[in-house]
Amino acid sequence: MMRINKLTDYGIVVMTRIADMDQNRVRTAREISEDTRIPLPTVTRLLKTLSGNGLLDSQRGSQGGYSLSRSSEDISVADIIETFEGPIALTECSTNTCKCAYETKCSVEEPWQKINDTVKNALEGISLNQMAGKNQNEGLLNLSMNYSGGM
Amino acid sequence: MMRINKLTDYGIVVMTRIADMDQNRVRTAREISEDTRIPLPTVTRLLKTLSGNGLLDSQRGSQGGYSLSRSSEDISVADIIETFEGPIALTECSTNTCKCAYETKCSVEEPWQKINDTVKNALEGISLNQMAGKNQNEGLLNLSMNYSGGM
DNA sequence: TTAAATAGGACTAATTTGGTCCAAATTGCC
DNA sequence: GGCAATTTGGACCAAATTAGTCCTATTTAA
Repeated sequence: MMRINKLTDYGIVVMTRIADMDQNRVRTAREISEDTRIPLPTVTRLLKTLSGNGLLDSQRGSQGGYSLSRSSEDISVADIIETFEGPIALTECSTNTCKCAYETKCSVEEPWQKINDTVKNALEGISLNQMAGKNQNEGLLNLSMNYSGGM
Repeated sequence: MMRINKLTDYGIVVMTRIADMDQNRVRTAREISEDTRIPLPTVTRLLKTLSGNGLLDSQRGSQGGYSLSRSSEDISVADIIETFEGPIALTECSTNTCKCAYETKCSVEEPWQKINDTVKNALEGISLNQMAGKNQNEGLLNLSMNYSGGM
């Protein structure tokens, strides 16, 4: 139903969890698994992906673990989604590498790009910081995500 | 990659095509299949779904076919998407029937709802009319989909 | 009555997604 | 130096979803 994948959703949960924790030490996959109750093998995989895409720093070996690579204010929901799903694109037409099979589709291309940009902007506007920490949750998302498209 | 289903995409193509055509007569599945080059069985199914959900009127029997149930200005992209995919929801948390398995997830619920509303608004703002007809394409989507979410 | 349509639903194949597991590399510590 | 705790990389399978096809019934105009 037009949703993001479960793993992506998990990925956001995991990132939120890490952002919530004491930033002065790294967290192991095991800890995060216990916290979130997501099975360890799955957490392991999530963390690998997140670190591979530069959203987390990793430290190997004993006493190793993961930590945010930058401030939670500088990580957007879009960053996380793109880590797991690639560029945000509702249809193939939204990418520049569109080779439409059906002529009609192409008349549809430009609108899709706009639609897509709107979605992307919305997601880029939400920082991890805003998702995390219940105390910070008042006034959260004062996005006033205005959509002034009356037409 | 966070995209809508192929059939939904096809559905939009088909609707756009019907909107483009002479509104004074109905169109058969066969015609539309030939126009769009989407295989007939698939087109058949698309049309059944669209008509079943009230976006198309159908007329059975010889000389029968499909036509828009209302003006193309009154049909939004969201209408079509929801016909094929149900309510627009990026995550399960976006629906009101969310029963989060992981505690953390719930702190994430409110942001998701906002994100989702934004996406939904964007899609509701695009009419079929705007997707169709290349001549109408200048100034198309003067949405100025402002996202004033600097935060 | 016949031909041309839609309506409804069952079914299969293909693709994607979710989840697990194993072996290798790295690091800290005794 | 060697051991234990971690991440890394990749292969792999199972489950779920999606795409696509087909068959039969119903309706309608000529």
